[in-house]
Amino acid sequence: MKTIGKLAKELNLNVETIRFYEREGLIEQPIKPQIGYRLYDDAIARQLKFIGKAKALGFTLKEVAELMALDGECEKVASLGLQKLHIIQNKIADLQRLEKVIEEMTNSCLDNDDESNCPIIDSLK
Amino acid sequence: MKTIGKLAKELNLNVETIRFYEREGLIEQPIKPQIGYRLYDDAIARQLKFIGKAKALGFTLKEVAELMALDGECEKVASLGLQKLHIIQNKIADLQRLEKVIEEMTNSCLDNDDESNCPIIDSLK
DNA sequence: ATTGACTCCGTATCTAGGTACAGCGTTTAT
DNA sequence: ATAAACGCTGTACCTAGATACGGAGTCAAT
Repeated sequence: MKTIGKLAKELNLNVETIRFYEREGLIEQPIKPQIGYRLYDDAIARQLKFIGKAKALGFTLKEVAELMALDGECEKVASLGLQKLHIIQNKIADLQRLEKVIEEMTNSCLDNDDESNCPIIDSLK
Repeated sequence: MKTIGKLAKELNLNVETIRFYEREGLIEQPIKPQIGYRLYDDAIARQLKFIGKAKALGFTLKEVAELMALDGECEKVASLGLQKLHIIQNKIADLQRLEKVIEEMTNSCLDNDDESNCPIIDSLK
């Protein structure tokens, strides 16, 4: 059983972040036996690691909460995964379009001899 | 010369947004001759369109301000363009890594017969 | 016993890019 | 002439995901 400070250090989280997740309902408030200090067991540590990994995959905190609630319902989890996959794929497509435009603009800018007439600025005008 | 409401309608912007851009220094406050109403000419309308296009390319408002200040300095504009290009390319690469992970996880989830044991949840644990 | 480190709660602050509203004055249409 | 629609300023609010802080209580080490 660890106090919140120890747990935060161990997981490389801010104490306030742990309390924030608790307020947001992502983790339960642990028992507070002596004089009201939170005391954490490994189960909560695992939950916090879960949150970190899911966040790294691009899930919002709201979605992480949904995922945790869906433990044992594989189909629904997969459906959330597919949703997220589509969002990511759309984002990639958007960014690739953008990449092309900016690449072309920048190239025509670098080819440009007429200092005072910038193709990028012109194309935005 | 248009009032702010007319201009906003024409450009499909919120009145408050125009005033916000003014506060942020992206556009000048236009002359307010009679009784203090802003009156806009086409120059400001063009600036607002410029802002919209640059925003669509992923530039932040701060960067848009820089771009506008750099009119006539093509090299520096190109350098901002290249910076933005790198950021976009990195974002694409990140998202593609993510795409792969989520794709694999979701697939193994869809292949899964054991309803109560979800590969996605397990891999996050 | 005292001091520094830790915890508690509740609230405020931050970034980005706006959006909304209150309370007032003006303009326009009927 | 009157009411709706518009304009002004200044300030508050919104999302997301934290982070910080004030003021009070508690624990551990010297």
